[in-house]
Amino acid sequence: MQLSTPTGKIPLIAVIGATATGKSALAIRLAKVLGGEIISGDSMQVYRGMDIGTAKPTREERSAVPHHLIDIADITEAFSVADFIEKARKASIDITSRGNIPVIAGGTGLYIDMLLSGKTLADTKADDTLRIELYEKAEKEGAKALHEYLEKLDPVSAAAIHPNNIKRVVRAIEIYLTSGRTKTEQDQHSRLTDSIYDYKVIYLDCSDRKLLYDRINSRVDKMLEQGLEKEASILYRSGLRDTPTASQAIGYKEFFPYFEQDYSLKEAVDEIKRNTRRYAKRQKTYFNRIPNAFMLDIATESVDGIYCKALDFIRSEGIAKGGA
RNA sequence: GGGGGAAUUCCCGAGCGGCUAAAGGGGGCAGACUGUAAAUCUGUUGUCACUGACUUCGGUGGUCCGAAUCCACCUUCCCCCA
Repeated sequence: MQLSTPTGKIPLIAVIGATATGKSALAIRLAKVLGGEIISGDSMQVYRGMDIGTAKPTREERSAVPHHLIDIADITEAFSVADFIEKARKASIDITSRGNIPVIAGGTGLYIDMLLSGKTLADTKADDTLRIELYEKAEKEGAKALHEYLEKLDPVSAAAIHPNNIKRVVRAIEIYLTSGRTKTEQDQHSRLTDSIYDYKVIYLDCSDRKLLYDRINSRVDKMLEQGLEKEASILYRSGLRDTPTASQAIGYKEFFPYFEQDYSLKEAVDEIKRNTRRYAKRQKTYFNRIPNAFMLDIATESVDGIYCKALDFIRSEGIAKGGA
């Protein structure tokens, strides 16, 4: 049986929220009753071996409900939004063809935003050689000089990107130099495509910042008990430090100076907690812009209450197996 | 018991007579985000009736046109000699 919504689009549920808000658990519960399969919307859970630190769903959880986009890459591989969109799209089509509902669960705002909104990415991949050149230019002549260069090529992007944000300036220049089209033109073009999904978003928010931070802190402590240091150590020895994407993961990179005896274990742990807290704040900021999200507050609602409300919301919106 | 040093805004820490509501860092708060996104970057952080006014630099009292900065005493803390 082929599922579809009245609009003929692929039905999809997204459970979003900052780290440690319980979105994975909720997504699993919803998927179980609704007949869904989970697509991880997380930039770091794609990597094999990064289990404890990325709070990957357990084996039991994964056997209870099928999960996708987890453990699909080696830490040495680069992974980007483009990879995510392509794989998530494919997974969602597969899931639907099986008569199940795709449930996205994840905290990577950009990935989820790009997927849901249906923006297409032009064919301009990363050009490492060019990037190195541009970074060198920034190093030698300063970030402002690089920004001025972008200003000549694509004034609109230049105006939108802060000169200090070298990473973005480099990418904008790279787009123009490799494709002949400005980033501005490309962004406009990518907005033309309509989303292939009829999606409903459940946003797990936490109105009490202190509570969120407490949850984060204790979750990090729990990860430590589960052997995070050992996991990080193994990955470190297999070269995590020099990997293009995986090396950025919180919960691992903070151990590097400790392994190299530049600071204590306590400092490493404090860094992990701090980085996670800051990350959660950035996630909140990002999720705030996702339109039409059904917001549920973990500070004022019980886990079961949230589950019931989320379920009601989905049913009332007509996304459920057999509905259409 | 004697000698020396220090107390600064949420924290650490500069300042050492006017240019100082007070560098810098941390933390907090807010924001941006189209191929590195758990990344990268920005703004803000004494109070208010906020292009100006008011209250701050352990306490009290002085010196001075003017003090976080100088003096006296007090309180607390640190170090050295006993």
